[in-house]
Amino acid sequence: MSDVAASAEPTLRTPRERARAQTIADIVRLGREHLATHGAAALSLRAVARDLGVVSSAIYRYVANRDELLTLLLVDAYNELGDEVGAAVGAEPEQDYAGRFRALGLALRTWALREPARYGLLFGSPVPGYQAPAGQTTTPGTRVIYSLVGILDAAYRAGELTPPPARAAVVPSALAADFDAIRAGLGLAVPDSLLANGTLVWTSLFGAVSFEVFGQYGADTFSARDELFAHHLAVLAAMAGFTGG
Amino acid sequence: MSDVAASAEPTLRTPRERARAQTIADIVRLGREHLATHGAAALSLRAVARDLGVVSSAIYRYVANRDELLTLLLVDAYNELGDEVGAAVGAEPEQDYAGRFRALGLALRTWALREPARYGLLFGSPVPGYQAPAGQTTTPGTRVIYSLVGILDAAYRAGELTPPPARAAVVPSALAADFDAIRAGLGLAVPDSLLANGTLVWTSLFGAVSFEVFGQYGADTFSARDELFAHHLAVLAAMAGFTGG
DNA sequence: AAAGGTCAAGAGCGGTGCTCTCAATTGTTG
DNA sequence: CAACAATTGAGAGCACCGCTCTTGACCTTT
Repeated sequence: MSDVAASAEPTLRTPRERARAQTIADIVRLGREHLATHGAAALSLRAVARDLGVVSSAIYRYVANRDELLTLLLVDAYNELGDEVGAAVGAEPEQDYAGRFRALGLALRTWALREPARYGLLFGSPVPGYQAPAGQTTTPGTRVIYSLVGILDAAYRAGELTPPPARAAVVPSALAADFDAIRAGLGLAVPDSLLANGTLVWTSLFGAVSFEVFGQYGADTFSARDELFAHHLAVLAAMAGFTGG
Repeated sequence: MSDVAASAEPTLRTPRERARAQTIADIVRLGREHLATHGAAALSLRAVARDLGVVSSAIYRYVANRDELLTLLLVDAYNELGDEVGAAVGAEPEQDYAGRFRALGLALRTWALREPARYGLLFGSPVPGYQAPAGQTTTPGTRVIYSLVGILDAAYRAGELTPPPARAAVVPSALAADFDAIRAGLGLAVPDSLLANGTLVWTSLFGAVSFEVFGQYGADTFSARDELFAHHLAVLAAMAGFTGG
């Protein structure tokens, strides 16, 4: 283990430590560029070393291997996405829950379309042979879903989330146990039926975005993609149970 | 261009042509195995050649390059998925539209969980530097969505598809133009609001499946995944407008 | 100034996609 | 049936990849 995500960044003292941190930052920046232009599977340490102006073996002084660079880029991307989604959600009035949900969805889509390769790294097919180290990636990787869950819970507590009709609210007991654990773990008040719908809203959001980013719609099928996504967001907001908006 | 998806397979005459077709079939089979175990990005022509018991350069007698093998595997996977979905849909009574929709969703999920790497090739992040040749992939690649559209249209014509409430049915004119083109191109009767919801159902289906296949749910978050997906299918059926079932 | 830590460079291993040449095999045809 | 020609497999080779190891130079600290 090297100093990935150094614990609380203790204000690097020696010039050597500062130079080293700067070099690692440069490597991440170059890696991000390669990722954007050539995709995750084509990410090459040798190419990054070339761009850094250094012989290929020297890169291993700063990054243990390709997987560790991938992890750095994963955390980097999760955090940028989390920052942008957080800022977009925070820009909406605290009580406008539907508005916050809409902002979350739009920010996610905007980031994904701007950074398709990085979005693919986070939410596309897993990189073969690479297993993300949970210790470093779960915290940044859960920021968006925690934000969504926070909006849902706040809306429910404010009485602005109406459960779906009874016939669609049946949650089998095995699934209810999962929701119990989630509620307990995150301190939520949202009932099963709304949690179940919220889960579908979550996955559907990423399904809609992935279709666009990964080019699953044909090239000519939809020209009004902004409107299409806005419509989807509205339907998903209704599915989540938002009343106003 | 080599003879990928030979036009209507004119019953290969000469023994040479038959031997050649057999070798290509073996290559696809071996490629499928490598894909399943190591993923698309790690697919290696040299490794396939080794398994075929032949020196690496000989593989180029049958497959122009790595991309062409990828295309063969893409078509192969699309067709297997299309076959299984088609069989599952066909096993339901023709008038049980909701049942057919459910069968489609379950067949899709079953295939995806059984063949995660091939699912990732079709619906995950695009392979960097590879562009699927539309001429060979669009027909097999549209079988599932055509099946879904067919179910929706038949249900609508039978009066068993109820449009969403008016407030959720607003479709902006730019988007309506896209739906007009789709309706004309496929000879559909389904109105805008149902087509819009159907599009979301389509992407949501793949969103839910992708989350499972790509491990986006945490390892411990959901233990009752069958029930979760069944619930999602029920909610999506309601969103699509199915009345019975 | 000496000692220790840190660094870039280079050679090297086995892997990859792909090209080219050459010899052998094989099917077809006179 | 034999000669021809198309097809095929083997091998060498190029440039790239991840990664390891050794060497010599540099810089910081004592």
